Amino acid sequence: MKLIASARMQAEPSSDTALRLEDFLPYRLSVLANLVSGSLARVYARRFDLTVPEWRVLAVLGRYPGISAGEVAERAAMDKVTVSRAVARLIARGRLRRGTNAEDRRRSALRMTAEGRAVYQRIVPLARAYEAELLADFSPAERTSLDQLIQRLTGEAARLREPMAPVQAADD
Amino acid sequence: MKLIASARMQAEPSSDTALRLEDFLPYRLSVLANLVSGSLARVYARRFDLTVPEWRVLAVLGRYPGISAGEVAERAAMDKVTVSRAVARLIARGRLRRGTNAEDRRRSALRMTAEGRAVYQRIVPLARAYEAELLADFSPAERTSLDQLIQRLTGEAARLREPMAPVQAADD
DNA sequence: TGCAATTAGTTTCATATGAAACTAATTTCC
DNA sequence: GGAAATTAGTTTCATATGAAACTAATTGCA
Repeated sequence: MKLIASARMQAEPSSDTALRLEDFLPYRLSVLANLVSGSLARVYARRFDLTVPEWRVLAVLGRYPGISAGEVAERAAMDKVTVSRAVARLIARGRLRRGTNAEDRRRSALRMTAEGRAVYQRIVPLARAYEAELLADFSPAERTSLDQLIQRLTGEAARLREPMAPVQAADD
Repeated sequence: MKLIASARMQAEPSSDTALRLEDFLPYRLSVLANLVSGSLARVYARRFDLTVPEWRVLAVLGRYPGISAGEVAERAAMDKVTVSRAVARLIARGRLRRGTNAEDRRRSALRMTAEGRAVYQRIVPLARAYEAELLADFSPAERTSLDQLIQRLTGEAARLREPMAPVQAADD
């Protein structure tokens, strides 16, 4: 049955065309990020009954108390729906308070309650410790290198996400 | 109102305790991976009506034709439920054929149909091109460095996922 | 042989996600 | 001032996810 194997034969993909998933950067990044997020979440999810979006909201508010839900979404690279729900849950558990922005009453002004801060202040050291363990074997030079590579890749990926800006004019 | 700010005051987290999310490795990896996955998926999702899990199943089968669903899950680091559904959808669209493993009739033997191979062979170059664009500005040395850093981080994260093997006994 | 334990894969169920529609407040512009 | 357009945030809805229960086949072992 095996005739002369021609390139035209639409056979099983041969090793020269087959893509090695385990070497493919998007796949590797995805696996790595999931592993890291998952193992970090283990540290706080059960102990504090906190989801990843909730932790991110707290993390942003720890640095920028009083900002609005929209600003949280922007700073945490989260969807506004996800933020809305995480905030609702955090408020329900007494970890956040929702004020109103005095200048623009559509906007919320989110702040942690004392209870929220207590949770936050217990998680931050755990998060730092996790990161430290992850990087324990990396030299300062390697950390700098990692830092720069991630930053550049993120910039590239952001550029590639937008379908190439039109060369002429015609904004749509 | 500002009394002597003591460390005991449970005030807004100050800059020394506050965690900078934008510098926090797990967060940065997650943002990067989502950006990359998202922008790559744009390339094939609409054009071929293919989800990320489906693409991964095809990618694995491109290299290992005839393996079972479980082996696909393992090689693609996917959940078996996700694989099961992706396979079902691929079969429904005529892109995959499900045979039975002769030695163990519980196992499937998955292969692309001619149509599946056609899709696969159109996506692979697009995927490679995307990766090439992402890495366009990186020197060979930088690529090697990136490669090794990802590999080491993945190894570390995998180790940290398992809660430290107990030293004594007394499991809880 | 034949029954218990294991394994491959699917289905169910409870929850997570995000696009689109919606509500409420604000700004623009006449 | 006030109607139209804009913006912040929520709700709805359709889909995605994965743990646990389930089904079907196989293997182990008496």
